[in-house]
Amino acid sequence: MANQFSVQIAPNFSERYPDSSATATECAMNLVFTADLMVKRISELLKPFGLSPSSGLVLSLLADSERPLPPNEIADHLIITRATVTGLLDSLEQRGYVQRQPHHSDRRMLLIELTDTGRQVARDFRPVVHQHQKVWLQALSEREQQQLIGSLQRLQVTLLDSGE
Amino acid sequence: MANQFSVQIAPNFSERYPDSSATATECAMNLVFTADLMVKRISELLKPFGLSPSSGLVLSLLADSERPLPPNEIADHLIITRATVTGLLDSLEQRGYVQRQPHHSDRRMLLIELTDTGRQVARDFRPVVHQHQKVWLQALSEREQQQLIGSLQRLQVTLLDSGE
DNA sequence: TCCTTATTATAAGTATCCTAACTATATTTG
DNA sequence: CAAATATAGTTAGGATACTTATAATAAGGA
Repeated sequence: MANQFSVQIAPNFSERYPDSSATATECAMNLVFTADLMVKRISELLKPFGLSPSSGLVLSLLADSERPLPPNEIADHLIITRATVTGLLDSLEQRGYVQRQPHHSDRRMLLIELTDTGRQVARDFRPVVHQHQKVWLQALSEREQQQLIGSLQRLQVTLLDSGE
Repeated sequence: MANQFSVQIAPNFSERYPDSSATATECAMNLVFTADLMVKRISELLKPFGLSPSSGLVLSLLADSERPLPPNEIADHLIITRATVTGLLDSLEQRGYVQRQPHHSDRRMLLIELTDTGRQVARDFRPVVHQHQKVWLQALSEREQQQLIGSLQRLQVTLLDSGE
């Protein structure tokens, strides 16, 4: 509680980094800082369900999908590596929330299915998270929220392009 | 590369979660997704310097500060626990980038100082990161960047308040 | 057909970050 | 002044996620 806002740009930023933009850096830092804060809050909401943010995303993704998904697709959606997905699935399968099924045609692949238990867990925790998201975002008008989505999606394109 | 945007809201979202807001959830997911992407890019930029994003933030914070900082304050600024700061400082001290000094009056506390080497490392990597931030944020107009900062800071206040 | 290359999932090792418990020192309270 | 409480930093153990390497399967070309 030292400062009002934890993101501070040094006063002489522009002189020290001539090829940079104080506004851009302020955007970037606020973006990361705010998202970090939100993930921490979501993490607290999921704790009573024994879920991490990533585990929650996996369950949500499977619950929203019409069909079972291969680990590959889960990794793509969450922008994590396949190795990380393996670990998450190990944890979820151990608790009986998901099942690994062999793929019909490609024997290299698996298909991940929600169990009934897993589906029920998703039905339990998702309303909690989504209601809180609504409350948090009430700090912004509907118009601001739309602008925020637009700005973020344009940033995403840039960041995806700049990664190889 | 399955979708244009990895953030997808299910079509029947509003019916399934009546007390929620599809727009709010879309904001929240895009926020987390974009920040995650940016942290990954920054992480790639810092890798040649042997630094993690958090280590980079610690060095930046110390470099911007006029005075040595206690670990406690570092934890507050980065919103991480003191235990995590201990680990980061262990790693940075081992490489000779920072030094732990005893506090003058309060023997429970330490003061963390950048070494000359640490200060030089900060002078090396910070221009790289800040230049890239400038390029990324060129996807947004100056006005959009200002609005983004404003929206994010209002969100931060809400999120900080909602955390106890 | 056989060989090369690509793709899938997993395993092993490393780093980060958390919570909870612990030690030492300060502060407050009776 | 003594005891209880609070605070600073560390330690230990666990979860997550990365990189690199490996085994199995699939796909394509000579």
